[in-house]
Amino acid sequence: MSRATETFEKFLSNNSIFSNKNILQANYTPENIPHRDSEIEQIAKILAPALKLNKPSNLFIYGKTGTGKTLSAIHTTNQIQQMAQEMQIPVKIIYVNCKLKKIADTEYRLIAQLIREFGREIAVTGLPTDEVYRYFFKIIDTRKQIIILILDEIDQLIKKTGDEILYNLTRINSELKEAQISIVGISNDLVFTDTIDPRIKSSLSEEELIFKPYNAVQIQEILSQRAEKAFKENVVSPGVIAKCAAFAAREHGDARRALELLRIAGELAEREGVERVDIKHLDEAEDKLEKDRIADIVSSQPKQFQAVLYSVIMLSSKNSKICETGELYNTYRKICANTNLRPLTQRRVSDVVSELDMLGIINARTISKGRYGRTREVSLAINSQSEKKIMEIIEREFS
DNA sequence: CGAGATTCATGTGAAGTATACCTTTAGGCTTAA
DNA sequence: AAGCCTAAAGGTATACTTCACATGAATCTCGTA
Repeated sequence: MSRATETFEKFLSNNSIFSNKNILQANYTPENIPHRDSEIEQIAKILAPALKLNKPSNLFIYGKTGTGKTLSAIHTTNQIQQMAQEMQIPVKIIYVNCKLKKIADTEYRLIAQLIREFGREIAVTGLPTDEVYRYFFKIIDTRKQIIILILDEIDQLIKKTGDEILYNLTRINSELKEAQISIVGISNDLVFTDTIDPRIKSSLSEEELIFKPYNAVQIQEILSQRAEKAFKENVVSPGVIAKCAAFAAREHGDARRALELLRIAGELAEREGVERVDIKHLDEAEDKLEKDRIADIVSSQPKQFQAVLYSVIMLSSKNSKICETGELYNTYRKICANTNLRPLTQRRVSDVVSELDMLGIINARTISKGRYGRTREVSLAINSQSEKKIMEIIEREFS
């Protein structure tokens, strides 16, 4: 029997250590969310008027990643949707992640995406933005209804395109005759509203909610609760959950990360063919998680971005981890020449560097070297393992 | 010696361009009465 | 004459380029102690 068939056999024989792996998946919404009772209650209170066909206040939710913001918002709105359905009240919930490249990362694309959420098609470009708004109004204003619009990671969108979008969104309601829209903005950045127009801010965040990070004990509870359902009995070694929680607590209480860590540890154990998830798997998982996260980001970037990133890697491995924009651009030109890529101008590359910085793949800070001009010091924000993975991805992309 | 001017290499804002896609409109062709 | 197709005209969004000016500390300059 070949190696491959052996693997398949094992896979098919279904002696998986998971009983339901979905429970550990990032997009899974559990029925109860521990330690977020008061937050959920508040969200529910704020959004409850929807069930009487009144427009709920706009809501802004702040908190670091993995503190259950998105989860709580989706959970609560799901319940509202369900009740509304039973009571025959027209409430529509829309969830959009504003970070997604090419989907909702500009004003036009955001509104276009909203239209698609209503099952209509709309051109990806070419229409005036006003026209897209008008079309959106037309669709939703056909009947009396409450729309709850959840804009996840809205800070990313605002940082990139300015706060005009928010202004337009807030004035939507005055243009609607039948329908009403409430906006639930979710932001990882606690201070980003400092940069937006105060008038817009006040109308947008009629209500505010801050999610505090989980502490180690809470994360541990969350983990064991989910692990119990996700894994078969006696699969997870004692101590694994505790260590997993400790990892996460170290990272400002990021529960999503902890869950993912546990899932990957499980997958690794399973792939290895062992019956138990051990600490060892957890350590490997931490590695893999970081690698996967970055691999995801990198492979979703356009070629030009990858080429710039590749230059950064090449330079930082040669020099002492830090490179300057001048030599970075030269290296980039060389790579373009070698790969038949049309080189962008330095101006554009400068922006690309900024965007990669925003993505957290590289660090770039502008410094002045006095007499010798000014530049940006660019360094990789990732470990050498991920670095190799990135190289692989990019090299594959260019072959 | 120290205050101010100079300088460098690049950051950064604004405006312009290319591309891809949109709607509208006018003209030409077909068709049915 | 009405209907339909096509192509041109005129519009927008987005990614990128071009142009021009801004930045900011090391270095230079020059007056002064």
